Parts: sequence; structure tokens; C-alpha cells
Amino acid sequence: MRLTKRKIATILRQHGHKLTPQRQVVIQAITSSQDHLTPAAIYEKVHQDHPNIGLVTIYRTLEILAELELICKLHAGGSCRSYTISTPQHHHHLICSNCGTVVDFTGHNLSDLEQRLSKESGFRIDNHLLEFSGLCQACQKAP
Amino acid sequence: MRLTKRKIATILRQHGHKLTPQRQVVIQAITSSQDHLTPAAIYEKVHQDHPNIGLVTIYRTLEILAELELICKLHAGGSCRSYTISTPQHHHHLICSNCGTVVDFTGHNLSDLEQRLSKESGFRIDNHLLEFSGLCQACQKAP
DNA sequence: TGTGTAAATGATAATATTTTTCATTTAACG
DNA sequence: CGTTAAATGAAAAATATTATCATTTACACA
Repeated sequence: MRLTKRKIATILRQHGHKLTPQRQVVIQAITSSQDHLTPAAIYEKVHQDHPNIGLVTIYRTLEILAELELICKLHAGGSCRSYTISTPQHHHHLICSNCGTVVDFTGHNLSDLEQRLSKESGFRIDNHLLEFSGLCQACQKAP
Repeated sequence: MRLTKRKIATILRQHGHKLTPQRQVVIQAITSSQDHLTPAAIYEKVHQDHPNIGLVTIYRTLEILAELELICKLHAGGSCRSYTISTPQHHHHLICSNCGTVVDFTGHNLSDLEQRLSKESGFRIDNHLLEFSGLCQACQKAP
């Protein structure tokens, strides 16, 4: 189950942010895409129907959405600044290195490993980053 | 066991690259650091003793070293373009988000998960990215 | 131990990306 | 509706990265 636009709007407001038309457009662009999108890509996508929206607004919106964990930042693939829509539960990503399609997966728990590492290294572990990349079914067939 | 400078030199030559003084200096800067370093940070570090070395050379050297997997690119932490020395065996990283110290770890095998994901999604998985971040022992004590 | 040659360097410029600033506009609250 | 804090767009500034090119240099080979 993905985050609905309605839900996103509520969370934005709950945190004292306004739901501007520009933000709605950015959110729409992200939720309607299977890919991960860079700020520039979102700008492109959005600019056709909304020529007045500025790239800076995109940057600002993305920052807020990421802060609220409504979108996820991805690292695999070309850019380290591309985003995909988030889902409520903890998850990781599988990314097609050809077409950029993002598939979420859950059910893999890293807490055992985390505990082991914490014990071995003395670190207090706060966070992790786990992504897989490869070719999706469609891109395997037609390279 | 870390890669020695000698070993790195050999591998460079094996791939038709020259071992220039500039490259030696960059390698030295990376191998002698516990941190992960950005191109700019390496430039800073190196520029004191070698004022003639250009930032561009650093970029080029890093690209080659990364290509040959002699260094690893890290994503956790501020920059998505920071590097640490690599080790021969497959490993992942644990990174202190305060001081940048990088600790390698091995022994965690993702191939079961990889297989499961591959089956479930139809992806042909080529690669993965796994990093943990948190506070190292020293930084926990003195924030 | 020279020497020819492909590779590397540094300087500079070009391009790309991200952040700042600020005057104006607007969403959302009562 | 009116008020106000937040958001926007435009422009510029700051950063980061890549390309170009004339000159230099490592090193394979004689």
C-alpha cells in the first residue's frame, strides 16, 4: 500500500507546512512514476504542464518530503540524488539500472547483523542503507 | 589486511596506468586515513606538501582507483562522493556519522536474500549497496 | 642507460548542480 | 475576509564536476 496524496497532504500540514499547488504537482510527479527521479527530471516532467514552477521549488519540496520520510533517496544508479515515493513500513529498494524502475521489498531484517556489528565494533548504529540493483524483467529481454 | 601501496602500484600498471608521483600522493592520502575522503578533502590534505597537484588530477585518479576497485565509494554521511581504501575480500562498511571513521566488516552474506528477491521480482541482480552508520565508540563519549 | 610514445598533468574554461537572497505572493488559521 | 507565517520565483552566488588542449613524463623496449 502506497502513501496516498491525501495522506501526504495531511502529514505536511501536521508539520506546519503548506500544501501549495506546486508541492502537489511535485508529489504527483513522484507518486505517478515507477522510476526514481532527480530534481532535474522532476522539473522536466512538471514543467510541461506547469511552466511557472521553478527548479528551486522542486529542491525545497524534495528536501521537506525527504525530511518527513514521505519520499526515499536512492543511491544506486547514476545520480545519488534521486527520489522515489516511500511506503509506511520499513523497506528497501531494488532498482533497475537500465530503466530506473524501483521495486520495494520488506521482510529482511538487519537487526541481528546490526547487533553483531555493534558488539564487535563498539558503534552505536543508527541507520543503514541497503539497495540492490540489476536488470528488471523487461530490460533483460530488450536491452 | 589492507591493500599495500606496492600492491596498488602493481595493479595500476597491470591495467596500463602509470604510477605517477601525483597518484602516489593521492593513494597515500587515502590509505593513511581512517576517514572517507571527498575529492576536495583529498585536495586539501595533499595540497600542503604538494601545492602543484591539481584538483582535476585528484578526480581522475579517484575515478581510476574506483574503477579498479582499489578504493570504495561511500554514500552514508554527508557526501555521496567520498572514498575509502578497499580490501581484497568482499566487505561492507560501518561509518561514523560524526568523525567519518570507516570500519569494514565481512561475513554477512546477502546471496540468500538476493536469490529470494530475484525469484520474487524477476530481476537479475548484479549489485548491492550495504552500509551502516552511527557513532563510533570515541564519538559516543565525546559529542 | 637512452629514447619514442602513449598516457598523464595542470591550467583554464565550460557545464552542471545546489544554495542563498529577497521582494512578492499565498495557504490556512481564526 | 484579514492576518501572518510560510512559500514562491527570479536572479545570482556558490559548489561541484567535466572537457579541452598544450606540455610534460613514466616506462616499455631497444
